[in-house]
Amino acid sequence: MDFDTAMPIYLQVIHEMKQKIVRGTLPLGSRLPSARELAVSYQINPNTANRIYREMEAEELCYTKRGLGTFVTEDEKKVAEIRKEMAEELLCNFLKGMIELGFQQEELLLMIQTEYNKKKRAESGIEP
Amino acid sequence: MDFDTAMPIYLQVIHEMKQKIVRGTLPLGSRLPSARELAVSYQINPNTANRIYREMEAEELCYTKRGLGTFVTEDEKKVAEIRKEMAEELLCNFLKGMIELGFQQEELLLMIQTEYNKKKRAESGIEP
Amino acid sequence: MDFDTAMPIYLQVIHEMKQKIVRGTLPLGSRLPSARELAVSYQINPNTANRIYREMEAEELCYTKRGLGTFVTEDEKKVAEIRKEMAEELLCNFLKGMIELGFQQEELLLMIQTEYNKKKRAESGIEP
Amino acid sequence: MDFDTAMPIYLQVIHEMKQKIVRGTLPLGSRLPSARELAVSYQINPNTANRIYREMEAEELCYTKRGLGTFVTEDEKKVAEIRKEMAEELLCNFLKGMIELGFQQEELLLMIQTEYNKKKRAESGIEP
DNA sequence: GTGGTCTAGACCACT
DNA sequence: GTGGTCTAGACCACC
Repeated sequence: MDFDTAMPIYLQVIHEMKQKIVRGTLPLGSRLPSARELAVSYQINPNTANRIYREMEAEELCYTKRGLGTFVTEDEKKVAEIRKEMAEELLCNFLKGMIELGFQQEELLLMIQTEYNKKKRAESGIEP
Repeated sequence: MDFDTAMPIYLQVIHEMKQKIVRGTLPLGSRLPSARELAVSYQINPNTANRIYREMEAEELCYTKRGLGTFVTEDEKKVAEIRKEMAEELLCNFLKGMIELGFQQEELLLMIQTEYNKKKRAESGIEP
Repeated sequence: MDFDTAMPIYLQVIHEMKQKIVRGTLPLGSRLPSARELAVSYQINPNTANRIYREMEAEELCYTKRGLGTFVTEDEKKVAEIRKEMAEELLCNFLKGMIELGFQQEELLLMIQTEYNKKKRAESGIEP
Repeated sequence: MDFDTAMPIYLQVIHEMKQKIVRGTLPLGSRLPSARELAVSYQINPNTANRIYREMEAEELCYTKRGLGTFVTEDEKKVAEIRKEMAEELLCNFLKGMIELGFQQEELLLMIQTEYNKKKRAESGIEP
């Protein structure tokens, strides 16, 4: 993994794991890699790996069983809530910014459509 | 200004000024407050105020006439370009995030519409 | 058992067994479940179950007859002593904390009364 | 300061600072020592000092102004809430334990009175 | 000066 | 094996 230098590593990893949990790639209740394994796979320091799990625990995205490991939360609602939160933040941030720049609803809808299709085409272009 | 968020103060101020320029609240060629005045009005450190103008000059958003003050650029194209850049970044960031969360185009369009109208109604509700 | 709190599991179990002994739920001299049984009933690791008995033996709360099993101590005084110890620790901890928070004697007595009655009512409410 | 080995250092310091905030020794909005100063005064590592402030921030007990330092929250309600929480936890923990040990309300009240007076006498005995 | 992040390596307790 | 804590020391951005 190559990290964006603008954002701290631990936040980037958290973001990635959040997505995996939200999308179900990491199922509810499944065991996460141990902090040490995480450190190896992302090429980061064990302390940083620890921090990642500590922060995720604080958000109740996972919990840890002493001596056994760290596990994805089993609370489906919590996960749905996180997903909603993430979406709302994206949406709000987008709309707020665009309105401040003076864009109208129609323009926005149009932009979304063109850009969305472009992105999708790019995706499928890579592996058609 | 939020002194406690992740975004540094000088970037927050720059962002705000960019918007004002793009929207025409600060017209092309108009005189900007002096760094000292900026520091007072935003309650920030004079060094920080200086930095703001330094960075904006580097982006060619404004220029300084020695002894006269700092002025908004007169280059209309430059401003239009900045506006486009800001919009694209917002759009990209939004779409990237939403797609990662598994949203489809239709959902996005719908969300935009409802949220946009909500925001507009809120605005007009405050000052009808 | 809470696998995720700060208190280690083996201490949680010991605490629970201590209470049962002190209250007479586990009478003096009665046979305790084998470590294996303990492990099954509490869903814990056999090593942890072993440790529990080791520690309780060290505190002279129980003793082991080889081949027969582990038994609650028959020393009444010992049990009374443990009870006193536990009570004192609770009391000390409570008072120390409350005084540090600036509470006065009268407040404490009042709080105890209201909360005690609430707890009792709750108990009897469940199984009247 | 001498640390209790049973509890992690950072929690002990947090506990102490919480008390100071709750009791008003550290007034609302006042500047806390910088992480580096804290590290020196408690003879701990700067990282540990950092962690202390990070955790306190997460509890909204303090906030930090970038480049300026860390400050006690100005939210009086928050502080009152924390105080109540701390008191309730102490009370609950005490009552729960005592009831499990089979104590009655009268006994508890009596114990509180005697022990409270003992503690107070001890205090005033030191500096009469 | 301030806090924030990261690395490296150690020790401990728990399962 | 697991996570939790702590130390030591470094670098960076911000004010």
